[in-house]
Amino acid sequence: MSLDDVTENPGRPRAGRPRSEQSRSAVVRATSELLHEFGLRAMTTEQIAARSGASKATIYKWWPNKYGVAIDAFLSELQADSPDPDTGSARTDFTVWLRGLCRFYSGPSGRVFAQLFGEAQFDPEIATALRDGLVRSRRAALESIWERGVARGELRGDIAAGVAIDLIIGPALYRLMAGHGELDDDAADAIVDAALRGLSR
Amino acid sequence: MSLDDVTENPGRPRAGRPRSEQSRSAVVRATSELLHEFGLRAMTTEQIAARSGASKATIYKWWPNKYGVAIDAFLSELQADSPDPDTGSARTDFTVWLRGLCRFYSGPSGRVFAQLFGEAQFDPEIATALRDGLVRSRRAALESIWERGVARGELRGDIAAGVAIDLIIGPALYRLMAGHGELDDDAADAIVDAALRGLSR
Amino acid sequence: MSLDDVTENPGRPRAGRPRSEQSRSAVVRATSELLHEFGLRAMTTEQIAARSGASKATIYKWWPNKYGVAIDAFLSELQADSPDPDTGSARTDFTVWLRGLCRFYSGPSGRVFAQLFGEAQFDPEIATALRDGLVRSRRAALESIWERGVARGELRGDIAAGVAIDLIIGPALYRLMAGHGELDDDAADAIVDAALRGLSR
Amino acid sequence: MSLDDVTENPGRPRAGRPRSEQSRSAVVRATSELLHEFGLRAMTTEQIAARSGASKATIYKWWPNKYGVAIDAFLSELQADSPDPDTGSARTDFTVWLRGLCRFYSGPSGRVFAQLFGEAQFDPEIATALRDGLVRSRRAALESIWERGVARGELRGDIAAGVAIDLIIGPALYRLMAGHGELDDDAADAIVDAALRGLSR
DNA sequence: GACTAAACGAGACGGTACGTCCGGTCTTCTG
DNA sequence: CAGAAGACCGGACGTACCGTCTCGTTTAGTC
Repeated sequence: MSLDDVTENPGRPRAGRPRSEQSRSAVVRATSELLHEFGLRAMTTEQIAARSGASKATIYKWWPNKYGVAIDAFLSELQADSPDPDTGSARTDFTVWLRGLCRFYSGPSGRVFAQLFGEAQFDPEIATALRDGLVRSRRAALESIWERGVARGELRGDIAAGVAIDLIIGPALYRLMAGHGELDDDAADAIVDAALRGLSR
Repeated sequence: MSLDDVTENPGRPRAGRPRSEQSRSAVVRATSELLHEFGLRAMTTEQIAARSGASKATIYKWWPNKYGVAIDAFLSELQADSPDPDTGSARTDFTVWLRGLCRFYSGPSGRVFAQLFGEAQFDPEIATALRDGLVRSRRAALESIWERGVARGELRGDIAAGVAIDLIIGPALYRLMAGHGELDDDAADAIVDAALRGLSR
Repeated sequence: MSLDDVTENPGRPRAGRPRSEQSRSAVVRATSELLHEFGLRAMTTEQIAARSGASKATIYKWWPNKYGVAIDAFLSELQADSPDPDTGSARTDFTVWLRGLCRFYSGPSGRVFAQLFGEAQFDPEIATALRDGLVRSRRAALESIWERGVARGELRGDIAAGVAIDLIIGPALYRLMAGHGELDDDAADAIVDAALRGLSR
Repeated sequence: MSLDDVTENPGRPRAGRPRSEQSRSAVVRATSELLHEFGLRAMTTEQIAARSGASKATIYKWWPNKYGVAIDAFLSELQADSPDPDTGSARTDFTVWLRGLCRFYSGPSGRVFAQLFGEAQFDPEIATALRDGLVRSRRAALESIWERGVARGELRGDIAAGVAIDLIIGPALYRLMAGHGELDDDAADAIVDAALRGLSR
């Protein structure tokens, strides 16, 4: 969202008062809180302004709307995201990784994530921002696991990486969005096991 | 939503003017159109009222809000839903069924479905209605395929049905919601193939 | 309002079920109560129907709207209205009569009367009904007092009766509507005294 | 209504965008027009918004409802109201003043005034606003006439000023509200004549 | 004793205005 | 000149009441 806007040539500081870093971070922090307290939709721009001490005009100057702020806020929560557990075994890697995802989904941030994903169905910009900021990096992590596994001969080389990744993430996301099943460690293990061994006898 | 309210003992007509079937169906039909024309969020209750000829008061009498109407309208479009393709081969059954789902997802109703699913992330009532009206019946269809396949010895009996079903539907839903991959027949085939054979060598 | 509609030739009873007297009186009684409890505007037709046991359709069949019912209800409260106190002295007659009016105005019915009068400013039918059912009879009573006084030589024959009556009623009504002064016996006495003696030295 | 809120210390301008005078006056002007075109009740808040160019939210921010706006609009029409005709004769003063009132009552503003007075029977806030903004100033004008007349020995000092004023205004208001008599110059003259000379022989 | 005609209770309906809320833009003054 | 304060327009929301309607039921007089 406003991420790329910040990249300026550092040699030539623009005239006038520079953007207040304090204001920016206060907005992001307030939005994080509000996201967890009220949810994405119930949270209003006015609330963000009131809690952060920034004015609405400032918010709209740097972000397109509250969803833009929410994405920034949400992504900034996931600092050390998507660790790549290189254990030497693809099955273990997948299991560790998917357990992490399930814990994330079923934790407090899971609700917020699901709402962002839900909102993305209405707003292409949110969809793009989410894909760029979250989906891509996660798929990249899984792709590393996949390729190492293929290289080691543990996994089938004749299956497209994209499909394999969908087979791991898809079931978990489905459970998150539809809410028809659990999202605990056992669920992660069961999904990885079924995906690796396959459904056929 | 208001589906079950209609079930009454037909022998004893309740006092007062009965609910107008014409009004009800006009509302549902108008909502269907508006859903495809404008989308779930942009569509307004006033538009439904104007196009259907019903009054806002009548709409709010029978549905909690426009989302309630939208669910009724959307489900009424899927009359002969979830056919169960019993071909004798589990692989073929899965393939035929998932191809149908992908066509549905990538067709005009797919957008509406995604938006309803998105909205469900904010409103538990929509989530429940969607689970009851759509998710359950689809999973039931897949469960039939699964059990027949297990009985015939084609599929593994030691995998939980729920996980197996998630492995088929999850990847497709993931692509619909995240928009990172295709949803054509080839995609369906690839998913079924990977899920059945498994990722492990 | 619907008063005159009832006068029919009693010899020929019309076909069909006759109007229910119980329903009529229940509506009028309920309306009386609601007028005092909630006031003319806050009272709704639906409340009248609910409390009286009659249906809205029945009410609208016999009265044009709730204001029509209210007028009937209000007038039916004033059974023995406008007594003509013929004491032999015009001053005493006026005083007794105006004291009665002031008590009426400051009593519970005064509020209802003022609201009917207020509503009449928006609806000519209410204005006509009020003039016919209330204003005229009161002015007639005062006219009797006036004419007896003139005949006895107590009052000026060279002042139009209408103006004289306005001079007695007007100040009291003004106080009721504007609410700037008392409406007790002393007020009535002061008005009559000033009107009879005149403001000039 | 919102009249007194405007009085602020002018030396210290409050923070934020100041209230738009253009918006305020456009609302008041539009309301004036609508009052005369449609009347107090038929006029809607939405019409005011549409004609003035202001939004409903802005109107509701500064006035409690359309009646509040109507009072402001109506009072702003009567800028140089209630002249005090000091002719040297109390009878002439009263006559001139009451003729003015009758012309006002029977003119286009009379209808509006009557409706506001009617509405005041239902809403204490309107009643208060009307008393403060209109009734009081008019009574004050008449009180000046009265006191000058008493001082000159033309009028009786033993009659309370309030009663005397009611005797002049009351009959005219009565005719306006009940609509049973004329409100022209002759009517004004007759009322003043009867009030001054008294009804008694 | 059926038949007819009107009145009735119940309650759904279209219409219209209400007052509220939020989004996104603007205009002022302050640091 | 960035930013806080906050007023502004636009427009959807859900509610309330009005007066009309459509049912099935009840209560008379008529045949």
